[in-house]
Amino acid sequence: MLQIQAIRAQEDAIITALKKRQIDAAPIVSKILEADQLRRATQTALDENLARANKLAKEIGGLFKSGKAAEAQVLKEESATLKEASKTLQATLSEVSETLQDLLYTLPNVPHESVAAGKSEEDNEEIFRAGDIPTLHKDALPHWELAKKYDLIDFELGVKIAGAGFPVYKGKGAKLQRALIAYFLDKNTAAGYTEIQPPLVVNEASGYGTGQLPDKEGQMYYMPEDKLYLIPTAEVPVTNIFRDVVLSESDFPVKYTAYTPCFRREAGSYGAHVRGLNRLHQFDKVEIVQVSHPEASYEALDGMVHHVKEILQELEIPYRILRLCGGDLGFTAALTFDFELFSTAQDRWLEISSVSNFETFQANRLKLRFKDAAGKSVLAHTLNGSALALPRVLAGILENCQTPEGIKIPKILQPYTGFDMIS
RNA sequence: AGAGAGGUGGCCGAGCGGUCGAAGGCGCACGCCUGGAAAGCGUGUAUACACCAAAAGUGUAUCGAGGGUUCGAAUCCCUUCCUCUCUGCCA
Repeated sequence: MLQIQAIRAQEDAIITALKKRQIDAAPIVSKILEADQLRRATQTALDENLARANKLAKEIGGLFKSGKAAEAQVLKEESATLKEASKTLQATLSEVSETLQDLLYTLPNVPHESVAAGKSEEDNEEIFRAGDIPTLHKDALPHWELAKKYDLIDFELGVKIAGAGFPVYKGKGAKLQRALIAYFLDKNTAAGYTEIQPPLVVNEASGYGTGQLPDKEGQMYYMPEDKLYLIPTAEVPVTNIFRDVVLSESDFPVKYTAYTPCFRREAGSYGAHVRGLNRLHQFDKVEIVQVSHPEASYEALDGMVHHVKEILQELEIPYRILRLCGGDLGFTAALTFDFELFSTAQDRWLEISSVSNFETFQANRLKLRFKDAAGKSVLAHTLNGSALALPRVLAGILENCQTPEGIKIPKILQPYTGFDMIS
């Protein structure tokens, strides 16, 4: 959520920047400013009213004490009138505040200056590429065929137990998953991230805190009995650790990492491009989260990008980095770098990590602040990224490392798997 | 799930209809004292919003949350959430 003060002060700059997302924010912004105007006027009127009522109450008390009941009675009547007026003003204030809040929720984050205007993923800018795309033998298979051939993942069994999109990992497939998780966590903690095991469900307040609610309501699994949402990413519980928190400057940088399963309903996405591990309802992910001083957040973002690069280099996977254009940028992000690995057998790029700076957009909803040197409360910046999402990394390894003899496990993972070959 | 107790400032804890944004203590900050420290003494110590060009200042709200009674609520009533103790159930 953008800060109302910022919208007041930089109306034009914000509208201009949001054009990069292919949206015309001008009508919403003017509605916001209108609501803001009304809200402030109403509050001023209400405050004056209440101040008068408070004063009266004190006078009435004094009169009663000194036995002047008749005079008190007169003031009581005025007090009753004030009360009626206050009620009306209070109702207006609540209503306009809610309207304002709802309007603010509809406005996405302002893209960073480096973000290019653009309509869709077509317009994303590739800024880095590394690793050699292997030449596979002629009978090379996509990962879903390999998973079947070596009995690593059973998609049908998952359908029987839960439904489509809930695969069952078996044997070396399960072990490889566990190896990846352990390896990622070890890498992240070695880089200074503190490991967290958060709840896999969150309440409504947490959903709002990171921006999944209200706009992505239908994409999360919900348990109405207990009013809990299954997390779509560890970002939600981990970032919400900092909801309503005031840090001190010495706490920066805050660096957390968490492995969690992630649950996404992903309603409406079917077809060949979601085959196998490409898109699931439940998948594993190791997330990194940072809370940063506003002046250091882009440095922190670079650090996260560098960190993910290092992991991919160690895994010896061909990948590229994209800077998302305005049209493809997530609602809450100011700047996002997507990592994609090349799936040789599918001949396409697969997104495996998304590293973003949210600046104060999440912090504003979360009320995540810190005390600056002058003792003032200032919103912090939040960042997060995947390091990494499992299924597509697994798919990439299976496909890119396949040989006629079997699948060669990347060296870095062998201590974790305990085997160097799946055959 | 049932019975009981309770949720007050950074923390502990008093207040149980007006003078309470809230005693007292701890902590913290600054000052005095000291060769230096401790102790002692003194001063200060919440957040949000509004008014104001801004600072100063003023006003309003906040004693888990929401509603009600009252001229006036931390204090009374209702609803709800959470915590603790006991009982039950359970990995």
